[in-house]
Amino acid sequence: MSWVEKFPGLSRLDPDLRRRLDRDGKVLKVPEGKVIFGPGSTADNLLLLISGTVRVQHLSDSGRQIVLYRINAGESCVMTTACLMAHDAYSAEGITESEIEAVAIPRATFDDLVARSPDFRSFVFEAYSRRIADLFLVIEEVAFQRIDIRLAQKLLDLAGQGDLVRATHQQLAGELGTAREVVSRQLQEFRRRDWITLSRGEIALSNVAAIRALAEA
Amino acid sequence: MSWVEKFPGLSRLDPDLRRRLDRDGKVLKVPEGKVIFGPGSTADNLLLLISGTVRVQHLSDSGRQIVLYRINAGESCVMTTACLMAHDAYSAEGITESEIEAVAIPRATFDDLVARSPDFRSFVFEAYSRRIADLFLVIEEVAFQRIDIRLAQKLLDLAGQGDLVRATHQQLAGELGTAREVVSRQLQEFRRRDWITLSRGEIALSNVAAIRALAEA
DNA sequence: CGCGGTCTGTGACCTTGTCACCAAAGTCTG
DNA sequence: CAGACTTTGGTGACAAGGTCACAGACCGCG
Repeated sequence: MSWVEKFPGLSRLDPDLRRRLDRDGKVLKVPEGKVIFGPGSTADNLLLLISGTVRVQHLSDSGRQIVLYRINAGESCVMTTACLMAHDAYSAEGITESEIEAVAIPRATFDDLVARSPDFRSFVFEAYSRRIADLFLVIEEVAFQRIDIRLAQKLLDLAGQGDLVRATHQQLAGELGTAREVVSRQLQEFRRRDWITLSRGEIALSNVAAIRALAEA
Repeated sequence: MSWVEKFPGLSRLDPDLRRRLDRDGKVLKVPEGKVIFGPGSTADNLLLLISGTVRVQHLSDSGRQIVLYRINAGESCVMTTACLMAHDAYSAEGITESEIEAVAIPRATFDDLVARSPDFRSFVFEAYSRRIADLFLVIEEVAFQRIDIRLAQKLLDLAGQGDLVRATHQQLAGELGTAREVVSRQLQEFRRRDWITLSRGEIALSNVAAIRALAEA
């Protein structure tokens, strides 16, 4: 089975074009914790993520950090391609959060497919619009949302189905674009209310309902 | 002379395609202060701005506001097209800051040109990348930059070549995504240092060098 | 002129970010 | 295992920024 099947947006492509993708795309594996693009590295390929996740974040001069969005399996990395194309001072970087499998599509193939396939065009433009919506959300949150609410949302997000979050306070601060001390203090406050229990490197959610109520306030 | 000449990115298009643009694109004028797209209005055309500027901003539930970017003459409005395509909860709006002249390109024509012209593709993707870079910048500023520095930058920006800014404190707050009181207080501080003089609805910059020094700190 | 709306100034208070420093928990090494 | 070092977390003091409440200044208009 070809990797093309893994991408819902590509499944309706013409068989001809799917073979083209299959032929020109190079599958590669990257271990966890690698910077796959960032300032200085000109991305010449479109990356499609088969498995794993990539965290896209921004580092400020002052050493603070904020997570902009994540690329999940089945998604693509269009932003970086386009962004590096025209603009130099682009200081976001993508880091693998687990081992990933990805396909690199050469620029020429990408361009050709955009020209020939309406479905591929939809795929690309939808990928863009999702990312842009993510960025709008980040702006809204950073500019207008209280930090306790954002932290509650992030804890629920990172806990997923379970009720355990494996992350240091520093990492949570990086997710939210704030300082470590702020996260520590908010977590203390949550603990004081018996919503969570804290231990080194992990946070157990003991009252998910209360956390959710705050997150949705 | 056709409006197509006004767009540097389109000037190298094949004569055939330029005629196509000329024929299908509808030129329209919109007066100042109109909402040309926003929540609820599905943009079915690609807008190209011949003259004037459009301010794209985001309104929060709490009534605060932030300016995301501006569309200037010769630029296009790709983001909104793509964004509305896939995502509903998109709460940015575009407002004309002066009377504008624009060309509306129907979706079908847009799609066809993307398919047929590499130059048009570059035009579109470059427009995207510029906007995305703008959004990255906004995030960086909102998350990590001090408000006095951002205000200094904005004053210089709005003053242009001259040394007079026509804007209320409320409008400046909207530009920066902060509260009116914060702007008022910072302006008082600038005045105390004899960098500016204040009067109702306008700010005269009397020490541009000092303001620039702060802006570049 | 008086009146209502808009714009600006300001104090009090709360939240968030910064700085400094310490303590506890892990890790490494001899 | 002891001791040194690193990472993580806790906390107080203070600065910066956001919220609330309210007052006074300015503007256009009848």
